[in-house]
Amino acid sequence: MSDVTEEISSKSTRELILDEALHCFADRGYEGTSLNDIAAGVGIRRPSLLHHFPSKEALYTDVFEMLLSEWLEGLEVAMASPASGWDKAELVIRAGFDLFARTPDYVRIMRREALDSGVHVGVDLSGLLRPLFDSACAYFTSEMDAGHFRRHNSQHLIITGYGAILTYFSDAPFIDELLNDQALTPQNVRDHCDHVVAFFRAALVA
Amino acid sequence: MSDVTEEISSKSTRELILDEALHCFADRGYEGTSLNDIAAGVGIRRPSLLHHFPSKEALYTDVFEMLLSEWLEGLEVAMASPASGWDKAELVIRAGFDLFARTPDYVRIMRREALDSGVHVGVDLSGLLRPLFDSACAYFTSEMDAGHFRRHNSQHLIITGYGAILTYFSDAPFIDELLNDQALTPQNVRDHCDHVVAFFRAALVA
DNA sequence: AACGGGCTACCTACTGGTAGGTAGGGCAGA
DNA sequence: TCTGCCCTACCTACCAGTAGGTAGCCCGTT
Repeated sequence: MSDVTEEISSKSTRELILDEALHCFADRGYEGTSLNDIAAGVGIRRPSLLHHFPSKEALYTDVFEMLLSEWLEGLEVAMASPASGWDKAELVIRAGFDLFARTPDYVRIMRREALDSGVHVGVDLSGLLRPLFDSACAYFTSEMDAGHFRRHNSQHLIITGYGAILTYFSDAPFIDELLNDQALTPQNVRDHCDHVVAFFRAALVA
Repeated sequence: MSDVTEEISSKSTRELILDEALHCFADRGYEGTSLNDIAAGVGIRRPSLLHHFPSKEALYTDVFEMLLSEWLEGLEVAMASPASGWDKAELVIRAGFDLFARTPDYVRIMRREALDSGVHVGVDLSGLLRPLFDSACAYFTSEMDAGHFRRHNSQHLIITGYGAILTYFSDAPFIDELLNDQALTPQNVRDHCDHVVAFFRAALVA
């Protein structure tokens, strides 16, 4: 309703604030970001920003909920696929890469949240992700029982995969310097995705 | 000399400050930690802390240099081993786990530094780690050429391993909640280490 | 043995600056 | 005229860092 006029000229101020906040929080963390930084990025003053969000914490929570809904949707779609065996695992890995490559700022916020044990966000993070984690565990375990995958501990396996995939995006600036190249070019992301897929396939499929 | 009397009663104030700073920076990050927090943890006032270190940044740099010297020493020793083939890879992985399990606070500081692209530390981080990275790459490549390891891209392989191992420690509080268990008990660390070793072995050794 | 300078380690009290948040006014569009 | 958006001006709380002073120890001199 009120957005109609603003959507004609691209995005509403509220959306611009959310976008800028996402980028700042990912870049410098919660404490490292000031509301002045965000407001300046949008081109307004801090009190004007606080007209749209009641507090810094509320703004952060809204950003984090965008992240969660995007991720949960993306991963649930991939995990609901009717594929089976290795095909399904590969599908989920590639879906994860697509998701993270599309929104690398989300990955860095999630990493910061994991480091800070979720003190900034009023959401039960692990409570939301546990169902996904548990169903992924059940999938791998059943495929191992059926002899389709080499036997590993499913929980540790998923944690290993989580770390291997997320790190490439969260630590991209650091990896840039190790590789002497931009880690997040489309080509390099595709290469690393192919590598992870081949590596996990080699480890899992006898 | 002047320390003699203090060393009788355990550690010098300077060391107590470094220990507390390490813990605070790991727990809440550079911006999230105030000098008051650290001083209070030691049981002195902020100006007294600043008697031992000229600034917050200098204190952080000292903490980070403790980290670097510990890691570089530990990893160089493992990588200089005369073992070869899979034995050497396993040895380095287990050395990494030992190192990180002994100093989980270091892992979290390193992760934060990777996320912030090293803005807090006046050290050329990647310049120091590049030689280790390159020599690890060269090792894997030569072993693949010799047919001892399945063929993978060595650079991507090491980044995958780095992510898989580090994440278990840096995201421990988050993993606690996924597993409904303490990730960093000696037994769980050993289990995860065994898993990673077995997983990489399955992927690499034909 | 007694004195006194100089040192370390710590304190309280303060500075300039910046953080998040609020109050209230101007003003354009419905 | 009313509502929504943005502004300036202000608040309190906290930050890193400084100024200045005190207690106690070491050590050379007398």
